[in-house]
Amino acid sequence: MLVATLADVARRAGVSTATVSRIINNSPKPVADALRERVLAAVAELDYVPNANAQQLARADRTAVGVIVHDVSDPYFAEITRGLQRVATEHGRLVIICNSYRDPERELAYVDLLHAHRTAAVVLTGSGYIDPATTARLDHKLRLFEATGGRVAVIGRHEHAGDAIVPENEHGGWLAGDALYRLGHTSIGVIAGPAHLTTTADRLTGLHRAAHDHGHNLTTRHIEYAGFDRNGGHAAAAILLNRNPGLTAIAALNDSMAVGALALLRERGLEVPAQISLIGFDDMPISVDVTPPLSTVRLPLEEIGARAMSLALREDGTDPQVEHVAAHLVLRASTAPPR
Amino acid sequence: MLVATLADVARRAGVSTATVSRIINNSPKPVADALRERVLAAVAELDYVPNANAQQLARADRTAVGVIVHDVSDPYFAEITRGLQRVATEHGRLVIICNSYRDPERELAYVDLLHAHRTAAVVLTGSGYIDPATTARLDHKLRLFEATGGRVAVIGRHEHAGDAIVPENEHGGWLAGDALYRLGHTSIGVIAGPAHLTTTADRLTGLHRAAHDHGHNLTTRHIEYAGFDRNGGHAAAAILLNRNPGLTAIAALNDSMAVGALALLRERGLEVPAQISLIGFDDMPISVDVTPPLSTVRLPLEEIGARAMSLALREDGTDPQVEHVAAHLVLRASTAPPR
DNA sequence: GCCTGCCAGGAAAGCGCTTACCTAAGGGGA
DNA sequence: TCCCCTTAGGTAAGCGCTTTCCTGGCAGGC
Repeated sequence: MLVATLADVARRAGVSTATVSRIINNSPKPVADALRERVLAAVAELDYVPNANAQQLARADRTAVGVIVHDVSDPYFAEITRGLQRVATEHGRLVIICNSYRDPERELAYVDLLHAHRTAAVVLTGSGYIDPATTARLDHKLRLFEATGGRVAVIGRHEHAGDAIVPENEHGGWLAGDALYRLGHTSIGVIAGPAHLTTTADRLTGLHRAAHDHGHNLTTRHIEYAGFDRNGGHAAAAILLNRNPGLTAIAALNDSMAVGALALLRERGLEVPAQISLIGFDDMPISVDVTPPLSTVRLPLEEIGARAMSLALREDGTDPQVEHVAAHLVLRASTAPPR
Repeated sequence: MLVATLADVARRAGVSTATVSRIINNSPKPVADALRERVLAAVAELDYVPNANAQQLARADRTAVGVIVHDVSDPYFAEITRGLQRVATEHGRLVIICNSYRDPERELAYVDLLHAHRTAAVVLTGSGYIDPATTARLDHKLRLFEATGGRVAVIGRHEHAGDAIVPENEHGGWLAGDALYRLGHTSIGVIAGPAHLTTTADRLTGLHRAAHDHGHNLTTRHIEYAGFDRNGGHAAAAILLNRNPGLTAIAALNDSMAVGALALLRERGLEVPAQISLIGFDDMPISVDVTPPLSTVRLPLEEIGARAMSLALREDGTDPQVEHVAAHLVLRASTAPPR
């Protein structure tokens, strides 16, 4: 039960703790080879593992990086997280992943927690909340964290602390809408994400703009809000279909929901895209494996994660940076002109 | 840049650090309300956030839990991780997720790192390595960690430290094989995972046993090893098909590979299951969304994660426990008798 | 009115490290 | 030969907390 400490190692090797510390951290200070070996032997014999908390405290340096995501098991975040991790690992950083499960309070609590642990940076991924009070509190906490020497990077959010990676959600929404209108669709249903998320709002804005550009109008009866997952898409598609008999196309604000919608369409015996077109968003891996493969708006998720981490980890003290990431239309087989 | 410390708060409130500490941790020791308010006000004014490293050091308690997975962005681990996280959160624990990317050295390094951070527990998920040297080193490190008061839980591995959740991989393999033979298939190709992983070996053993039980034999020409992902399955299916013209069924050792195989089969114009049957493993979410929906062997991934975390977090000092998790056959539309 | 007992609050000793500073010994130059 | 400089290694002062133990003041009992 008892853990070997630096002092134990020093005692065993017959040297001072300073020497042991220097050897372990191979500090530039030269140490006689004989001593070094004695110490290393003692370390091995005692199975000594330094106490990282004590090290952090004494050194006052920041090593780990905290990442707050809505839910790692969601493929969207899984992709981003992979990019995040890759770059962090390249920099030799440990990543602490925290799932907020889209709960603003939990998100706030995690920021405090990462702050308390004096992580080098916190990366906040995924949609923010439209509620201004929450945003303000979060902003405040982030600034505080920065003020104490931590770095902040946000992905696809409207908070204005630290670096930011901003995917072109609005333009992406426009791309999806434009593609559909261009094909000749006029009655389009939209499966939106949760109404209180900025990502939902941004993508929807793009869709509205596309409608307007084509001389159409997206009314509330053509929009259904749902959870950003398969089940949400499934349920919303059913509602949309019941409410709008003439629907010839559905735009889902992410691919998971599109997959859910696709399942419902199949259940209803509707041919995609012959009878109804479907377009997703994000270009998640699954979109090529469903039948038909999904047309979608591609966001380079892994790259977004990687860039965010690069920003968060850069050493130069330059000002906060904002990088935009372009969305691209990916046409596959789920869209076609209405018949 | 300067962080407020306990001492700053104490000074500002005109009390000792002891009092502040007691108030902040609301220790049982009673404190006059007036003082408490003064201190809380000072905390708010200074935006004080306790230094978690110092707290850990002083308290010598263990709070966070470390989780080592192969890759969180892999749906298999994403599911498990979700269960892990859920339970950890219920216990108010912070989870540190580490991706080993199937590199034994990295895995070893992470165990050290979590040990160094004095996490309350480390949970090791996913297949272990067949190489005995690696296993022994890992075993040693885990035991060491336990000896210093940490808990260990492993999921689906053969290391023998701490608690263990063992999914019935072998029986699952048998179920898949048995189902196929029972349908009348005799020439079955197997898409296996990486050869050095125990999970691959275990599932394969079950398949061999099923073959044997039905009076057949699985030869090396019917087995192709690949990466546990979609691309691996795609490539392996091609090889298998070329090598065995008479193949009437393919068993993939996980669903991701099965999805890859399905894509290849479609490319080759082979109807599933009319011309060739396909069965997966794990029952990942995607398996219901491909066409045809995949027959597979279900492992309750989220539950496995949850149970592992429960074991790792239990307070009673009981002996290490081993819990087995049953695999179940899920027949969907990708399997049928050979024609 | 004095002594005892209780209680709120403070002083200080760590927790396990790192590191600035100091010491002692050895080597080289004059 | 003597002195000074270099250098390997040690001493000890923190890092920011927690917690044990102690103190001083007050109320109550005799």
